[in-house]
Amino acid sequence: MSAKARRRTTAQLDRAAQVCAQQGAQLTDLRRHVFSLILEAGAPLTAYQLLDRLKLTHKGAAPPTIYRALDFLLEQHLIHKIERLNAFIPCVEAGHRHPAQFLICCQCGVVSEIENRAATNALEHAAEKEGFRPRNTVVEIEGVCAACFRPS
Amino acid sequence: MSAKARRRTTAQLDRAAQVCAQQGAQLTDLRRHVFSLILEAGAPLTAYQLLDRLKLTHKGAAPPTIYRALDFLLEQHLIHKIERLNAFIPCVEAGHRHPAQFLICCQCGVVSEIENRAATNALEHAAEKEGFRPRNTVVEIEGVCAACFRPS
DNA sequence: AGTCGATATGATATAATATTACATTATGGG
DNA sequence: CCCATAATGTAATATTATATCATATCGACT
Repeated sequence: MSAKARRRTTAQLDRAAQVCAQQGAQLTDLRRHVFSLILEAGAPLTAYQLLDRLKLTHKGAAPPTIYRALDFLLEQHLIHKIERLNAFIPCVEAGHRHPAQFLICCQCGVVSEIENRAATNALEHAAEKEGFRPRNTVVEIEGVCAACFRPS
Repeated sequence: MSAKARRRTTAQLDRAAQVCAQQGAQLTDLRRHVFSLILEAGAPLTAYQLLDRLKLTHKGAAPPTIYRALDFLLEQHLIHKIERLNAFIPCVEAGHRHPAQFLICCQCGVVSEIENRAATNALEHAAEKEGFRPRNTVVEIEGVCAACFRPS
């Protein structure tokens, strides 16, 4: 990990701590550590992959350790769960709820988050047309990303 | 189950058998049975719920029994998997691939399938804008359905 | 400082979901 | 009939997630 990347991660962690504090929640060392693992991964990690990494420095970590941290981070809108992969990625716009869509590249495994207004509206209207009140919408588009499709 | 509903189910099973035959696949008794369980459920069923029901008449059924049947039915586009629920529902338009969106009512548990052209297009364009080639798109909207929101 | 309540973590067990691997049985084409 | 293929049987195990109860940490209040 480059020095630059580490500075970025630190900045994100600090920002996350602020966001939590505003909600009356605290980003403890443990939660901060789990969040940093997710930030540094560059690709989605499953709960047990995170657990393995956490164990390296945090002897005695067990499944509830990681699932509790993940629940917290999800509640604080610091991470997202990708349902198709049972895996977790950082939220690009940390700390507040926002509609998002995920692009999952089946070649390189990278998942990118987008926030497309037109798509969000279209889904909203589609639900409304059925008299349905949406609370939480999952959009996960599997395919091939630009980098993999036209390799440089 | 009413006689009317049973006739409907039978018709769907027969139609499914045709669809499979056209693909050079066969809807065996086992697969047909699993499909009928899904058709008759009225709500999404998980693999193990299906397994329990299958065991009633099919002694010796095991996890692979059900997962194989589910894989087959998914391939034939006879059912959908709802990722959020790890559960399965019949496809409303059996037998061919089509973009769909699912409305999951968190009050009554019913999942309904819609096929909204505008939403499909909007997602397509959102992906395209990123240079992303979509292969398979999951849209699952959780919320409250019309019936639950305004109970009659 | 002491203690109470709330929050967070530790530790063990187990539930729920899904797959691997290999054996056996049907089925249709030659 | 014989073979190849597809389908199913069977046992074991991997992966994902939760329940439960004990212990520790921390701030508010006295």
